Amino acid sequence: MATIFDIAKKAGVSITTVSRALNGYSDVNENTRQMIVQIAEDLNYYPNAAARSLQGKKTNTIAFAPLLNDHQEAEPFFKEFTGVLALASFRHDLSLLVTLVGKNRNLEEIYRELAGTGRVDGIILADIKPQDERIPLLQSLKMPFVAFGRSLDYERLNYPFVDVDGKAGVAKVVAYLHETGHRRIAYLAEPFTLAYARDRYDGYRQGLETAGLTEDPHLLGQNLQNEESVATVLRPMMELPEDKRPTAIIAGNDYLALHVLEMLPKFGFSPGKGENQVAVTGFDDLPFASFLQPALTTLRQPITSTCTVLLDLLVALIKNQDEPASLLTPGPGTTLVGPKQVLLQPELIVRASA
Amino acid sequence: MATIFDIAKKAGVSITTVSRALNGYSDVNENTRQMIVQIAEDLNYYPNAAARSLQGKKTNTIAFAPLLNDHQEAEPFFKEFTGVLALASFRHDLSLLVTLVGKNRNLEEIYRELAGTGRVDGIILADIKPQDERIPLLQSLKMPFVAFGRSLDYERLNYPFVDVDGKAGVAKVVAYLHETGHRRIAYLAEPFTLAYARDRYDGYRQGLETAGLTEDPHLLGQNLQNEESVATVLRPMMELPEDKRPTAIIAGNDYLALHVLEMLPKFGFSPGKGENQVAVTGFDDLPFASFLQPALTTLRQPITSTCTVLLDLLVALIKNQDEPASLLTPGPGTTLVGPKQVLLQPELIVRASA
DNA sequence: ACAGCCATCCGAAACGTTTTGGAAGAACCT
DNA sequence: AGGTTCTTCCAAAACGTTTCGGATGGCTGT
Repeated sequence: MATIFDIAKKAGVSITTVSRALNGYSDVNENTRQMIVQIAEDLNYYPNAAARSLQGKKTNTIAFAPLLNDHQEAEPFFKEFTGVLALASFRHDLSLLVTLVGKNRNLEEIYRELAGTGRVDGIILADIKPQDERIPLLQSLKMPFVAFGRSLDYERLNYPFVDVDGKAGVAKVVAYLHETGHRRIAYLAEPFTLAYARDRYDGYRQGLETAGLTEDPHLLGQNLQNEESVATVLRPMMELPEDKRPTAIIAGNDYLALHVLEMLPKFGFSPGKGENQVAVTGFDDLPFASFLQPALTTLRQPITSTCTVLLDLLVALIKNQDEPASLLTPGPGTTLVGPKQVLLQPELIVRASA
Repeated sequence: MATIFDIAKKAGVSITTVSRALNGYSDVNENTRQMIVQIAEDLNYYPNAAARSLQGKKTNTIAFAPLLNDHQEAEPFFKEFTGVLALASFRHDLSLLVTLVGKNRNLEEIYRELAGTGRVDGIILADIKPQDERIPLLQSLKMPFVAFGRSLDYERLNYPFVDVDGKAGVAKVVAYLHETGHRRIAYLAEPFTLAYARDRYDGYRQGLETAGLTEDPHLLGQNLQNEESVATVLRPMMELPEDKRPTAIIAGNDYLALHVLEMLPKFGFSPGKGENQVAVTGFDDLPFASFLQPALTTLRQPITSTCTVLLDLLVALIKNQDEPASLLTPGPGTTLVGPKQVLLQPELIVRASA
């Protein structure tokens, strides 16, 4: 690999001049610059990233560090999100370092390392927990970061985040179901170790309250992660006497909803919005949602705008800028909760399942 | 951030000793080592990655650099693949640098930079073209890489790759359709600028030949990428007189198949394997495939094993090892085309659509 | 008492950049 | 002529590691 010395030698100047020429400083003669640029091109020179970042320069790389679940697996939503995030990073001319975080090492250690080794300019956190130790950690390390999701103490800690308003979303779903005549609405919740799971559940409770319905503990499934857990929760629910049995089931995400759709027939029910059918809804609107049978009514996560805003925030933070462009004029469905705290509204997509 | 100097000062030893202690060299006293390790822990020390890689050490990072399509978008398959690859990298304790490659910069330049800046130990190539300039380029740069897919001249260039045998796969589909009575089988091909598109098409032709059928140019759709292009190709095909019209359509991938399923009714046909229905098949078996209506018959890409083998190959290459573990005993459906060239068989998943 | 060996440690160089703080010379002014 | 101001360049330091080639001192065996 060609180094800056090779160029300097060939050009007959010092490495200082080469560096300054290539980095667009004004104290180098235009002819000299052109010669140097030409030589650099001929030699296929690219500045060594390590040497450069050792000098305190930016790495033009950001990390995306989502948590793996208990089974050391990535959530299906993660794939979708990562893909879009990669594209958004590409548009910002940034590389994306995907570092999955599993149970193999201490959580704190991983983030300390990510911040301490200087491989990235900033970090995108995901899978925020209600009390997330990573947030004060990164704050104390002075490492630029943006969270996708928010912890309970987001006002006090005052860190930048983008979140999708699960509470308002699910409340909207409850209202919709109530309007369409449902009175016994069940909720299938993800593990409350994740902030968004609580948030969505809060929306369920708020929706019930607004609709004048009371919460029935029999209609709540908790800590749901996979097909198996849905099965254990769904059976007793559907075996309730007719006047206690849910007529609608809100699932915390599309995958849980999928399992419900597949399982309902086993318990003698069919999913859908007709008479004697059980309404089912999801959350995310993953690509398969519209193809399910019946097509899934769900809340669409605005993944693209989420990623755009996340990156705008992070880039501004890295550059020490005040306000990222995308926040100067917040679009529809965008609320600024705090100075750099953004809440996006999910969109209710009504299909055949509810 | 704590540096090696801070530790040396606190421990009262030289930085050499700290470095050697932390890196497990034997020429440091056990007591000294323990003290140093303790101090490093107290100070939350992590060796600076830039300084380390400047010294010629590994970065423990590999790049995944897939191409964007003409519209600067990522293929849907990419998201699925990236997710699995990230997980596989995690298992190897590697970080994954996702660098999308679009039309914004010279292709060669991007790869030269990736190799020249020393940010990664190896590269995983995807979207291999029939003659792919990136392969000789990386070879000449002596940068370890593995390709997902293979170019036409893979024997001559003799580079390591993992590919899914699209030819054998599609041929299998043709055979299956022939067995179930189909005689006029159409094929919808992706742009031949991608190696796998040709490969799959070759499988179609081979399948026809084996079945004793002749290829009909009216039953071939070329250069298909999106819904629109499928529409323009499908109409004339379905408007052929009954004795020329295809009774089965093989799509080059699941998304093309999805469009066909959605469009067939517009032309007065229904997809499926019944009488008077048009059979439709895909390729990939993306998560939505089984939920389509009718469920899609398709060839399942073994994404997980592909990623496993890709990484095993790459890691072995980086470490200069001879044979990666996963190749010592090739599993079923795994063929060694060359020393480090692996061909995996896709699995025919028969569902309702064909 | 001396050579040889082992265990333990360290100074200094090297990796490839960027940046600081000037220096040399030309040009301009008075 | 002498001073000031540009323009153009550069030497050297700094970034934080790893590694090479010893150095030191204690122990062993004769």
